[in-house]
Amino acid sequence: MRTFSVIAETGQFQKAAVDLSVSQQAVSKRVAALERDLGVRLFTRTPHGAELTIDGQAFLPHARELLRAAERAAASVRIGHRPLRVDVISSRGAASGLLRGFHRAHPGIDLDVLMLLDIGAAVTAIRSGAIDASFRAVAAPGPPLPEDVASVRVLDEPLQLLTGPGHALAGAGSVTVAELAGHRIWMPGIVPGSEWAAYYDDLVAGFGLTIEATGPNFGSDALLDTIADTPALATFMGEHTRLIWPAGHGLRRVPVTDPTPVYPHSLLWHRDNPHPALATLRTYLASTATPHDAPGTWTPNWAVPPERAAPDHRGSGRG
Amino acid sequence: MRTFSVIAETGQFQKAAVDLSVSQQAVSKRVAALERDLGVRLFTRTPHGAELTIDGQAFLPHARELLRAAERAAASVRIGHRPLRVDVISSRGAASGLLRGFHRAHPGIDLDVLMLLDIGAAVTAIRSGAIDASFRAVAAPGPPLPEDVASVRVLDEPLQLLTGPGHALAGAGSVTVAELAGHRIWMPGIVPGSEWAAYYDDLVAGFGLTIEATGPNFGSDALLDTIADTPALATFMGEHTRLIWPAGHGLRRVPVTDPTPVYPHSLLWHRDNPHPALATLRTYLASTATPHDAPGTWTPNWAVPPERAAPDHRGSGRG
DNA sequence: CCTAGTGAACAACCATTGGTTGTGGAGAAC
DNA sequence: GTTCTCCACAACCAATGGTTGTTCACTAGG
Repeated sequence: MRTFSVIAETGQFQKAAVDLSVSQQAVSKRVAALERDLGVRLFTRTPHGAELTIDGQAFLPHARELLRAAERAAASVRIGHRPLRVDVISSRGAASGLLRGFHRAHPGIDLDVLMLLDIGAAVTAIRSGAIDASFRAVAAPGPPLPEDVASVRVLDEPLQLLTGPGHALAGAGSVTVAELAGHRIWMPGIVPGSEWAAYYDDLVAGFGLTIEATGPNFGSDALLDTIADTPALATFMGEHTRLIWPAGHGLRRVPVTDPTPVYPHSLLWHRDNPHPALATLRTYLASTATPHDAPGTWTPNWAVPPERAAPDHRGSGRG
Repeated sequence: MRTFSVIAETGQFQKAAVDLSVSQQAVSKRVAALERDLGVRLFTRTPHGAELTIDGQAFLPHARELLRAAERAAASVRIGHRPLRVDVISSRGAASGLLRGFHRAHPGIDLDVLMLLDIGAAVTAIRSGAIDASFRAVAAPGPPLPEDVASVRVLDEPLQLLTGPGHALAGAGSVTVAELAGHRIWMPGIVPGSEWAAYYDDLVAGFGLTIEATGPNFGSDALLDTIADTPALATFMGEHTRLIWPAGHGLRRVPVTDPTPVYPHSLLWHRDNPHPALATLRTYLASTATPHDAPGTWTPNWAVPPERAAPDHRGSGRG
């Protein structure tokens, strides 16, 4: 693959051979083997060198992608400066936005972003060293964090109501939580038992709302389509959630007030984790911190207070 | 890589060896070699089999991605049923939306989507067989299409004005083209000489608009940020263009009327191309066809009339 | 038309890789 | 303790992938 790619760049077997520090004959044999395996001709041999065939042109981007994937794979376990492994709830959520900002501020730091099931899985992964950090709401529904895992609130994200154009509240500049009682709020795809589910359980219990988590989760696109087309349905969405926005849906984001439910994103990490990029990430997040528990906002009572980096007692088991 | 992946699935060297039809010792040697190359331990050997180490867990998704990339690479040149190679203007444009719909309707058909420079490159690629089809506006700025390339209008996409919340026209339910004169419209990233650029040149000339294509193109995100923050700036955007929509920007899409500029997307292909999926794509697009040249709309005068599949004369060279 | 030069392919050869079989060792189950 | 399971190591061998030497096809120049 690398040989193929280099030939495509240089246009000659010869030059590719010197680039790769092998003989021209070796390059020729490699290409012949690749063409035999694929069953197609990749280059047309000319007196001036080699040109890509049609199939070669189609194959080239795939070959490059393969090489990049191999590079990433090797980098993921490279000792010394392996990428920082960070868990987020969703690829479009606020945590991803924070990571994007961090990446812009520190382009040299490689990130390995993954999505675990819930905070329990995240804590286990942090303690085992499988991941370096996680963006989660602590500490429901499980026990308090173990002592060797630290956490800090990094972002309080107000929730908004997402409605279609035909919804009764679509025209409102904002709505109060009380006004939401009786409206159908639909949130498919919530993982039962996750801290995310616990958050909405508390919200429902505290304000008498109706949240339907039923039905299969066909992904963000299908959710938005349904919300847009169904006047009786709305959904909650973090203020920083990035949507793929096709025009014509007429989707509206309506701020919620009195109080404003905010989702408490915390960064979790292992106290003994020596990864240098972890310290950089914590410093960065401290610089982007938002006010916590601002007046007029609501968070579950299990949310870790902002000023405490970790609880001072061990948990005794899952509740 | 495949061996590593299979072991991770089965949890045992033995079973992986059976799956791969090699001896257990061969599997052991492969893993040892991979671990030696990477410099890390990937499995902890237990009496019951093998478990992934922390590094192994991090490496696994990359390994799977590498295998998928290899599969796609091989498929891209597979004779018999290689993927249909289709060129689009942008990964977020209307053509991509059409292809997504096609993929939903025919999940079994593999697509290879790529983005060429302009219609000239697309036509060359079609004639050489490098690609099977292209979504473009024909036939500016070059010559008419050669006889062996066919085309059909598949979508007339109305343009909308995209503004920030502070823009003078942000609150308007719609604007007329005449009202746009004097407003600064910013479209960075237009490739000079492309049919896309020719379209806007004609639009500017026809209605006395001011379109600035200056400045570096830092991508869609940066464009949206600037539009949102700059009351004096707006941009054109196809009605079907999908944006990544971060809340809080307050971006508005304002329909343009009197006339509505529509972008004429055509499908281009080679008359002699025998790829079966090409016929399927054409049939699908015919079923999703939109009305052409509807009253009150505007297209450049060089746009190929909807009813003609291809011009009846050859071009004489680039103008 | 002949000659010289360039670039890829073929042939012969050889070190290394990657497979095989046979065997050994460590932990769990009985 | 015995036995079973599962992985690692050793010895061996075919095949891969590299090398050098040479040939072939085409172009350019006189």
